[in-house]
Amino acid sequence: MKKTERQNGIIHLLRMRKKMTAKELADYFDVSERTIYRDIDALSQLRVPIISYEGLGGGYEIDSSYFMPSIKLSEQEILMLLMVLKAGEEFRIPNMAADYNLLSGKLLNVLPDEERQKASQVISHINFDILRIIPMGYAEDVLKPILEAFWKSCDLQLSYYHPERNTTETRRFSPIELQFGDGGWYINGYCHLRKEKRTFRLDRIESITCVDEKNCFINRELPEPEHDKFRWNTYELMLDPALYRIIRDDVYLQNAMTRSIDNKIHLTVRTPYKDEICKLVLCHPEKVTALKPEEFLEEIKQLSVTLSGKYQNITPGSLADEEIN
DNA sequence: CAAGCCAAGCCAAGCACGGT
DNA sequence: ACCGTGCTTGGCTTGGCTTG
Repeated sequence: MKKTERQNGIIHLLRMRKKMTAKELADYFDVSERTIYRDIDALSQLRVPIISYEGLGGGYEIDSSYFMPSIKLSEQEILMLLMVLKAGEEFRIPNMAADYNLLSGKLLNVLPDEERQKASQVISHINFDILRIIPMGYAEDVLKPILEAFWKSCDLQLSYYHPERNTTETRRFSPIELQFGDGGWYINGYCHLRKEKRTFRLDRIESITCVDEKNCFINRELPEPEHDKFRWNTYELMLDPALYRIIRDDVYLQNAMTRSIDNKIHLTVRTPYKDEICKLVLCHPEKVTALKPEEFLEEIKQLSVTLSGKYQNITPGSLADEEIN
């Protein structure tokens, strides 16, 4: 038996049997007591909480709260974990690309050479397509202060780039939720500058630090701002049944209520994805009719007028020529 | 005070490994 | 095959602590 195996065995035995003397351990592992003393010494140096009792009735005990991870993974489990890691990699958690590679490497190293190659091959055949935006890149260690803020319940000070104004603003921010959506990472919370709930894209944060003060503002029940892109709204649509069968699993139609009226599907859905509903209405005018809410109908009408006005007198190629000139 | 136990130092043997 | 080196282990010893 190897030294490391014996030392692990000592930990397991002490966890199972409460107290054992050096002689009992020596007999169990068929080594001398001197070797057991050396093992105990080595484990203590590794901060394993072994308690020794001298004198009659003495022996060794291990702190009952000590936890030793002893996971043996099967091939199938390793493949599952590699798949989960690959999916996780697609989420592009900021600053963690190196950790994915390291973790995948560690998992693959559990397998013998031949199986390691096979596992790599299997994983190369699996693909996830979940990115809808490509983040510009994240500031170094952008995630660390956010997690620290959740941990300490403190605020954040961040410099945020506004692409529409091409400016950078500094704000104080009480984070509520870190969120992955639309292929990118967002942080939701209370903006002390605007005094309302705001959402910031992590890849637009240029610098971020923790404001190390206790009792910062944390309120999960903040009202949504009026202009929020992801404001929840209830939409009513009339749909062609064939189209509905294709799109009914889309995320923005989750929890939709439907009923059949005159060979059409009447759909009521509450969702924050206004853009998706808008796209659906504009892309399938012959198969989708928006019914409610009124302000949404107005937006659709206005969009239609703008579009038809813009493209009325345009022939193929003329718009490109116009833009070049 | 004796018995039982842990702690630690010293020395030697055995073994694996790399270099010649 | 031989040798040197480093690591592991066992045996012996001394000392300290606790308990009955």
